[in-house]
Amino acid sequence: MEYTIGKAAEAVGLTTYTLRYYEKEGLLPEIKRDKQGIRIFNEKDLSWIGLIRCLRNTGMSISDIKYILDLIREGEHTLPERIEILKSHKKKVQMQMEELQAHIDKIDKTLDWYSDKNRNY
Amino acid sequence: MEYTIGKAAEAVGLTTYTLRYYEKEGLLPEIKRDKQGIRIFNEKDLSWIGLIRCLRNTGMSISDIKYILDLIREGEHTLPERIEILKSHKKKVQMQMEELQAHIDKIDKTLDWYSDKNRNY
DNA sequence: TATTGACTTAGAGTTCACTATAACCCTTAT
DNA sequence: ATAAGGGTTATAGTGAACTCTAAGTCAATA
Repeated sequence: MEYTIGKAAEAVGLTTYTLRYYEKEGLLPEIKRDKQGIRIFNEKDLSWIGLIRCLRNTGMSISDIKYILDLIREGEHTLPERIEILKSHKKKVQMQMEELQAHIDKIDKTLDWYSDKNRNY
Repeated sequence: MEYTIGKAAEAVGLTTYTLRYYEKEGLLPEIKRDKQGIRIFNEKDLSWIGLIRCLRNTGMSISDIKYILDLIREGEHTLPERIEILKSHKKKVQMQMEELQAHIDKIDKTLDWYSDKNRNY
């Protein structure tokens, strides 16, 4: 399957603005163009963009994602570093989840407090 | 215990800039001042700021937090709405955690892929 | 044939949440 | 007495990540 930028944006849940911005920032690999210069995205591109979304949603910055793509472009010898980056990012996300749980506990406590008589805030 | 803005900032892990910014944005209740106009924070203020930090860290916007304080100022009859807001925020955080877990699964899959021979990105 | 609609570019504008500056005022220690 | 080190204000600047505009091209349809 091939996709123009509009179709690709729809498929991955981003806007065309964002996709062009990502390309400009170096987050995308070379995207094929037709004779009119129109971008043609393929499945592999979409799957990479899917990973970008995943990393962005878990708080990785644009420039860190760009760094991973730079490693990919450098070739196979960067594989261990890429794996390391993803593993450490995963650890970060897991810690983030633990903190969220702590925050939920705090919210629960505030709710308890509200149902008490001695509330203030 | 009483705290100047510097001590308060240190106690809650924010900067003095941020605390003044929060006050300006209406996120803080009336903070007591001494004769020189210097802010004097008390324990109750710090505990409220602690809740602000918790809500911010879980993605609640400044203006939504301001809204909660506005409700508090309106009095006890807004209690049910406040509880509702916190409960629904809690639900949002829990969903956020589920998504994070899904993202971790995706990262794991990418890692598996990397250890395969048929990798690309 | 003309207009619609999706694409192109470069570059400007927006939003959010701070973060910093300038110019000032008090209090305290040297 | 003077300078350091906190505080005050109003206002300007920053950085990240988009988001949009203007001016244009091209292909397909009424």
